[in-house]
Amino acid sequence: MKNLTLKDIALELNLSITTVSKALKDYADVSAKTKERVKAYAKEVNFTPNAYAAFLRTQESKIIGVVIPRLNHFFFSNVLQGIMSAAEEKNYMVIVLSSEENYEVEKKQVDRLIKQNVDGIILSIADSTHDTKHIDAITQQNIPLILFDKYSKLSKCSSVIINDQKAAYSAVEHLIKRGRKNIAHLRGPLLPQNSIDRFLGYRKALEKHQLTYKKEWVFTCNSISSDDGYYYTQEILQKHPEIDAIFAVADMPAIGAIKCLNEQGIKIPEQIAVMGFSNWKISDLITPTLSTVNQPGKLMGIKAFELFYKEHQMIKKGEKINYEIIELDTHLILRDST
Amino acid sequence: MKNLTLKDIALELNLSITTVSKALKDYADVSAKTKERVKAYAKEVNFTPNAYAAFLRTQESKIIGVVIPRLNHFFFSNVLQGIMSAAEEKNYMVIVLSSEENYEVEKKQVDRLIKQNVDGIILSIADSTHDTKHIDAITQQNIPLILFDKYSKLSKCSSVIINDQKAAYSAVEHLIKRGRKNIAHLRGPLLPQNSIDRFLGYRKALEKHQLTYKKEWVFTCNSISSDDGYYYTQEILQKHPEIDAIFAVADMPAIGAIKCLNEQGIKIPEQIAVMGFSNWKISDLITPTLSTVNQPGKLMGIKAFELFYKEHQMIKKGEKINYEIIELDTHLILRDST
DNA sequence: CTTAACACCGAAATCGTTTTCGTGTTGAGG
DNA sequence: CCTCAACACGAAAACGATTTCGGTGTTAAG
Repeated sequence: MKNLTLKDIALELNLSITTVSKALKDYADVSAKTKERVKAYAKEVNFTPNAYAAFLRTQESKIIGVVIPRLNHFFFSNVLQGIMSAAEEKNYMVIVLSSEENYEVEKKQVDRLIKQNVDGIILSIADSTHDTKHIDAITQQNIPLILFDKYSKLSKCSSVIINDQKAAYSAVEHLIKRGRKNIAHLRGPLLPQNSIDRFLGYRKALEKHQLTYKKEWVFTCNSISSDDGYYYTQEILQKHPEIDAIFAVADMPAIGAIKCLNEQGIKIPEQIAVMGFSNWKISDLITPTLSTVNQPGKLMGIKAFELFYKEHQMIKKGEKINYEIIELDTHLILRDST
Repeated sequence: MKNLTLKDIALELNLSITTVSKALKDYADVSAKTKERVKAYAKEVNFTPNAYAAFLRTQESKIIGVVIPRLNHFFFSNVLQGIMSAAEEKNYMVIVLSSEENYEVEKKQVDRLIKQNVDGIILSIADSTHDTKHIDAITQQNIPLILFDKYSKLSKCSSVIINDQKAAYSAVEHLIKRGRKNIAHLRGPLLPQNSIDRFLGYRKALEKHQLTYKKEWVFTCNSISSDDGYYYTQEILQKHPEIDAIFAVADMPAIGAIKCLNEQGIKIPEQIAVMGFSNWKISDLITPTLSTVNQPGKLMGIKAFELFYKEHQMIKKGEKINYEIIELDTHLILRDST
């Protein structure tokens, strides 16, 4: 019942190990008849070459590593789905590790993956990551590295991203077109680029439509949680009664805002409109349903794997790889909250 | 910059490959001085033995496989977190595959994992799985198999579960103690054991409290989605106005029910109370917040890995393994919907 | 009839680690 | 001075697949 080896097949078919191996890989110096015989038998007994033995020669593990900030997060689950489905097509296995949004852990996980001899790494940088030495170490070892969602302007590697600034711009523009003039922004932490870009999109939209940008209408959600949204919405209601719309950096704070507004009996969107970002599953389930920006997580994962695969092939051929940045389209999803 | 080998270290320290290897593994026939020297140097250059070469000798891959029905599912994400954190402590890698709730896919993924020579498999059976040949094939190959959440009464292997019947019983009992007499049940599909058990818990609670069980108050949610819950709640409102509480097999249908009740202006819990199952993140975010049963996902994952690890050690020592079934405690989480 | 060309096949080295079985050195005991 | 443990180290054979380099047998050309 144990896994078969080339030796077993060779013995069974009265051939050498060499010939069996070559037959399965369609070498030219094996006759068509022999190939047929070997392949038929291999299929019959459901033979697959031992991946570990193969690695020793080829240095290909057929495994890629993925490091994400958190596991139980709808967006990352979607990306994972995309990566895994694309990987499966190319017969790749995926090892997923979580950095817990922690720089030190991220470093350690990257190191573990390299020690595991993965063929490539797909990574979404943690919020707390401030330098990129550990990331540059990957590409220096000639291991393809693909960043997604959050990316680093400093590192030379390929990425799959969305245009956060543009997406935020059109989200805020939509609020303005609905007649809102005093729009607050629940922004993300100061460090990661996409929280900065979404903020910039927000400000740009205001400026383009002759609305003055007010610093005191921007609140920083450091943990991007619903509690953050809940808390700052209370503050908005108390100190800034003129606010008629809230644009949040993500769906979670937006949901916190909605919860607060619901409890205070504020009508959404009549009195205050709410706009999220990411299109989590939950945004369609709350009352009122939440308008948001879709973030094509699954597609991101697929593209990320495809980028990896391409670079891996190029490295195998000894070609010089040129880094690509794929920017995926987003679009508004309009629901009851606006 | 490439990964070092024992040979590199042996050359550097003027030792043989053998001695270096033995020094790192604390063999008795290496002097303390040499051990020190080797270990210090290995640490300095951050050496880790090549996992693939090691496998060839030891037949240990230090990788376990996990097959779950879906990835973007809060409960399974939690379990994964538990598995991964426990695995990391023992220096194990985790390969996750999704069966998409499909029997054929589940069979294929199990096969892929076996071909990958994983040291063990942790699996949650798909709803559509009706036979267990592919599962029995795992244990027959002497690979530890741990089932969780859904398990099979047919297969001989260890499992980590909750007592669904007991948990459902106390959930329904709570509704009864709140004075509800006409309790509907949004049950899950007919096949998996936990949907059956939750239904049985529901019926038992009614019987114990002298409430008559009515078949027409039970609705089958085949996809366990919020749409299911929404749809059947409409039916309840139309055809069964006497209903004063709804117990759902999971949080998603319960949330669909709440959405429907909110839209119809029905007061929760005054007119109809709603009880979910699983304690998804979302259940605390909707209005009103949802009472539910917590399902200790992360702990389940930790226990599952520990079971695997124990069995793996026993198999290595050639001991006969005795299958264990670990039943984890649940408790009610009472919120506004009841 | 010889020899070159070709089609098929196999021996053996290799990847890096583990582990069995030796070998050489030392020192204590007789 | 000899014997024999005890000690410290190494040589070499696995593990299973890949691939280079030859070797054999057959055919066709000279």
